[in-house]
Amino acid sequence: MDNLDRIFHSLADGTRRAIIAQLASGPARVGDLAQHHDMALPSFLKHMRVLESSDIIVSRKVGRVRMCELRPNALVVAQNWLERERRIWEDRLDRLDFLVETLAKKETPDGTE
Amino acid sequence: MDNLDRIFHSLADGTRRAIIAQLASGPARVGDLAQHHDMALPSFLKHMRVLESSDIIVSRKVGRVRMCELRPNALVVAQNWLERERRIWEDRLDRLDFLVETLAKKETPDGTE
DNA sequence: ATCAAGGTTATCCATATGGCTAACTAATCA
DNA sequence: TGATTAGTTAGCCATATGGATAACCTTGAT
Repeated sequence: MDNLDRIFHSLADGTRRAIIAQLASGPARVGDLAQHHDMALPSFLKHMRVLESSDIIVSRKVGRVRMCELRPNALVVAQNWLERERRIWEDRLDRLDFLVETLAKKETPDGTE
Repeated sequence: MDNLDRIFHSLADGTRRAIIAQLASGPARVGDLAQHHDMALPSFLKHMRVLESSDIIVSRKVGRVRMCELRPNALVVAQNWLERERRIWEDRLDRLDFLVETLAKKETPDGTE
């Protein structure tokens, strides 16, 4: 699977977006994160693994506890893709506007608008 | 399904991102879009329907041809979500930096750094 | 040495996804 | 009126996803 595939797929789920939001305010333990989600721990851990596989979060084990942290770089990659496409679209609209304007001036070359 | 779920899910596939990229340069017919993708037309149409269901594209039929157009607003919604989370994360880091700086000054109150 | 806490692994299940082919409809063209 | 073009619908299939439970393994506390 493509890298962007994994990133966007991670984001396409409310539970995972909530985890990201939780981690945006600072690192946390798996258990603390899980408390806010109404599902069995193994199900929750699957979401964590999805987020890790797309490098949106990292985690390391400290004793029997696992600490998790956001790595916003993956989010930036996603933003960049969106920004690029949006810009192509908008530049095109700008050129269209310019074209329309130019044509309008040609139709009224005396400048009476 | 949530709205953001649908948008991000749409983006989580290379074929669909390619369609978005194609449409960023301007509206196009289904057939023209499909030509660049190595899959059967019905499979391709499924991707189009996914994109439409998340309001990333719109289409209307003109005669026997279907014209498709990008609607970048959905992309902006996605960008906004990403931007918000990233900002929360970065504001937090800034506050941490400030804290560290403040503590450092307290340790060297004579200003010798 | 035992027991509890905090995850983790292994399965299992229903539904969704992404691909296919075959058969169909509706608009143009000759 | 036919034949062709451009989609569309209806099914089929393999794999992925998101949920569950039960059993297990470490680590920390007593």
